[in-house]
Amino acid sequence: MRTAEFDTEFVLRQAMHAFMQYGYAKTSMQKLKEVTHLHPGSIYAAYGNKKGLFLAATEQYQKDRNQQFTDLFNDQQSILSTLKHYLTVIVDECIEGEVAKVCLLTKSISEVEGNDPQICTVLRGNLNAYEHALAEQLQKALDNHEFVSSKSAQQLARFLVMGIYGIRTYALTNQDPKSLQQLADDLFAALVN
Amino acid sequence: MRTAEFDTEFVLRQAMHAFMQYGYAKTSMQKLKEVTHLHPGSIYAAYGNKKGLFLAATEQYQKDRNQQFTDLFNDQQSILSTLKHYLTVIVDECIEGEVAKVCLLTKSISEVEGNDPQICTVLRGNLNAYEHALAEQLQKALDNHEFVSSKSAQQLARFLVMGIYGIRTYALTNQDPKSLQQLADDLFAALVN
DNA sequence: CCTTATCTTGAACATACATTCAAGATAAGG
DNA sequence: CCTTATCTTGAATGTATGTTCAAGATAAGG
Repeated sequence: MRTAEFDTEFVLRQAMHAFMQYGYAKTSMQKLKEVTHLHPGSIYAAYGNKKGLFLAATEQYQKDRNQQFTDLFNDQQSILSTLKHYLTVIVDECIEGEVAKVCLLTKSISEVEGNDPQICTVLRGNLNAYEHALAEQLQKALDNHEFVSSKSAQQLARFLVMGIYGIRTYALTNQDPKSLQQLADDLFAALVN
Repeated sequence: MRTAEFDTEFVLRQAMHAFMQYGYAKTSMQKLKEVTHLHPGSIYAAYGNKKGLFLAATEQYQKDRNQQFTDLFNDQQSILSTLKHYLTVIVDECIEGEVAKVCLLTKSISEVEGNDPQICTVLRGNLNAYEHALAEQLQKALDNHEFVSSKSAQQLARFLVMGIYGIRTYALTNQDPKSLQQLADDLFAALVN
């Protein structure tokens, strides 16, 4: 006869950022306790354990990314120009903040691959959905004759996500904005040629 | 008046593989003790601590990769055909074994970014050297008129490593050999066009 | 306003971890 | 062959971790 007091979205986004910064293993319950302003009992009551909280945070991340994606691609611009803009958004994400902002999904799957097949499966599903969403946009662009390609939308999407993963990883080795933007431009050019 | 008994290369390669599979944080000293067949005292005497062992393993990894790289590119083939072959070697690495084989350097830098600046700096240096080695080969290929490009060898190399990082990450989401090989082919085509 | 179900609190717990160290073993030098 | 420096051994240590739980607090229902 009492309702939970904490704001779920706040808690999950705070946890999300901690996991993004420190990784799954190195984000201690201590840290999660601090950033969520929750006591262990509340976390364990709501999410079962650290893994449960992580998976919930992952879900929130996916929701937020979907929202960003939909907002961008539902405007009135052409799909290709939106895609070009989307790539600059990603480049900006890579260099904003004192610590490079990475993708929670790729960072985590890289970390837990070989440790936790269950988490891996969830993350793989999320990333496949992301690739599929990009394939849909590319198919629409092809249908609209925005560009022509000898490749299928699926193949183009695969190449695109590869490039995005690559840019994000490259940003860990080189934070120069010009180099990153050039990569984004080269990737876009390779896609539509 | 007594020499160390263990084989340094064996120890470092064993440690290297453990770090590649489990990541830096989740590779316990217990595990390292087992795979190296060394007792804690010996490890700490030789490498100081876990981080020291990791950095030594990283160095060994870099050495082995350099050897592989030199062996491939010092044959009598054209640089471009060697590069194409090199990409298939990478694709094969991504799918060999029960657990996907990833690059120790990129996996680790992704994990420790935001945790350990010192390790990050070392890894960044190694990855920059890798990019530089590829740029050298591409410059040679340009000098030999193996292909022409509007881009500099440096820019091409940057695009290439981005693609390689991307393929390796993509392999974590999709282990289908055909998809990976197609990505490698598309990447090569984008490079020389 | 009292009851009760449920949430909150934070101390306590067991475990796993990285690291240390003193005793025992062994190869090189004389 | 003895000495000594150095390596090996593995138990021990302290700390940090994920998790539990019982007591206290509080909102909803009657």
